[in-house]
Amino acid sequence: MQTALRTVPPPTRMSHMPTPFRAVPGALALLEQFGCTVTVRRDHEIYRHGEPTDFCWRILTGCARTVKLMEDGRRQIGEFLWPDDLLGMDDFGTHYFDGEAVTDLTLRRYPRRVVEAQAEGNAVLALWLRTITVTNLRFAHRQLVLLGRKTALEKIASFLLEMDRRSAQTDGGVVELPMNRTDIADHLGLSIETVCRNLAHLQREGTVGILRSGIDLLDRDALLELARE
Amino acid sequence: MQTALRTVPPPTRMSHMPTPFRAVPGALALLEQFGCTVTVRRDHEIYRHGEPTDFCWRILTGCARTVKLMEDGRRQIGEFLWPDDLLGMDDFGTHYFDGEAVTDLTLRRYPRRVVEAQAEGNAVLALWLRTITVTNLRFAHRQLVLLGRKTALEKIASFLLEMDRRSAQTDGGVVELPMNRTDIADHLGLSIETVCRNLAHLQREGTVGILRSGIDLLDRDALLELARE
DNA sequence: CGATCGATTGAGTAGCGTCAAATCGGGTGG
DNA sequence: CCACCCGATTTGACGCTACTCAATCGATCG
Repeated sequence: MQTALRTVPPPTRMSHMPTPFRAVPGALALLEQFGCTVTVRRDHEIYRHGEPTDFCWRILTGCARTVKLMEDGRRQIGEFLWPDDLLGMDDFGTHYFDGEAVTDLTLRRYPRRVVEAQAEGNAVLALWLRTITVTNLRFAHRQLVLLGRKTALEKIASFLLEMDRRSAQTDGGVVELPMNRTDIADHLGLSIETVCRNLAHLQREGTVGILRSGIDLLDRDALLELARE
Repeated sequence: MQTALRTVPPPTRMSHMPTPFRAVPGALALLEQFGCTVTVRRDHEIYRHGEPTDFCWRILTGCARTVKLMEDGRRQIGEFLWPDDLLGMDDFGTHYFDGEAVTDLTLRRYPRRVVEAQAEGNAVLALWLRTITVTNLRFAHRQLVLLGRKTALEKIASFLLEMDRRSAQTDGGVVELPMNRTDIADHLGLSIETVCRNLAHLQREGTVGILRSGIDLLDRDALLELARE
């Protein structure tokens, strides 16, 4: 299991700290005693849509996605999540999306009952929970504009810049993309071929370099221009 | 002004009550003393993106929209809002969308500072605010699937059912649509012509009737089938 | 080394957008 | 009351973006 986890992309931000006991937002500290650490293998589920919202998770290492699968197989990925992101607080009652592991994951799991109970007596935690939800909502709203009104090329440019911001590992300009092309396509409302073609186009233009390890953002200004935000 | 407001579509749910003093969610009752009633004319702004989030609004009568305008004129409507819906709580700091009046509006406006201050000392209000945000997030997530993966016809069917649910005035099966075709198109990521053509298609099929006052949902089962949800 | 899975490239097409014209409906002024 | 006007809607013709189907390439693994 440990060796499996080591094959995963970059151990990113948390790897240098003894797992759950690091700089947790102050408000979350009092939940720590109720948390337990779990692992989920690549492409396996964290939770399924329709399940009761009994837990939420904080990502320790790895990358996760939220997914909606239509009956005929069409798929929409709501968002990708990185270390320190909170998963499963987007709903009351039952989950709307599925939560899945893009890479092997280590998670810190907390019972929602405890989270909600603590929030009731702790205004800082309560505000922090709403802040997280508002942040997610802002992301969703930006994604609405992207899906509704941007061209394929604009979507790709926006996505690359977004991944650069979120996965924020500054080894030169190379963005590591733990998800595959299908995931990217299903996040941007495109086909996998259109994703490939537009990445190739950006490469021919000299805007990006396509590496095995990720995408090299050679010309961020050009990408910003294309992203139209 | 009053006569202007009377020309607006359906006075919907609130019209039979003396405006702000009606069944306000208990948690909001203690904010009522800080609220003031404002009106906004059709197509005018309530707030602009980038403005500080100094206020939020509860809709008393009329219909509002949240809008993102791209530099070249492309437009995405995030959501439509009806009486009792809360507007302007989606962000901290500055607004992302514009808020605009679809019809002439009466609003109850509250200072955010007061709302936040009250929430800090009142767990019920705090939870209620988060519940509203979570509800908005769920709507946004459904819209992501619609924009990313549904066909034009599926989008139209989904939209009609959604409007039926939200504007919930049960005069037979007729959904009143206060927004114009352009607004619908910009909400669904379509062109106005595609909206028209698909509505016409549904009419030819006998699924809906297109009336001056709105859309008659003749065959809800067919719409549900088409909406794929 | 062959098998397999993801990524890429090519060819052809369909759905939806754009441009343009016609129609409808409501409001206005004579 | 009626003719006209103007904006919103609808319909038609055509084009383009992005999808589908299919083949190839590349990398990893047994």
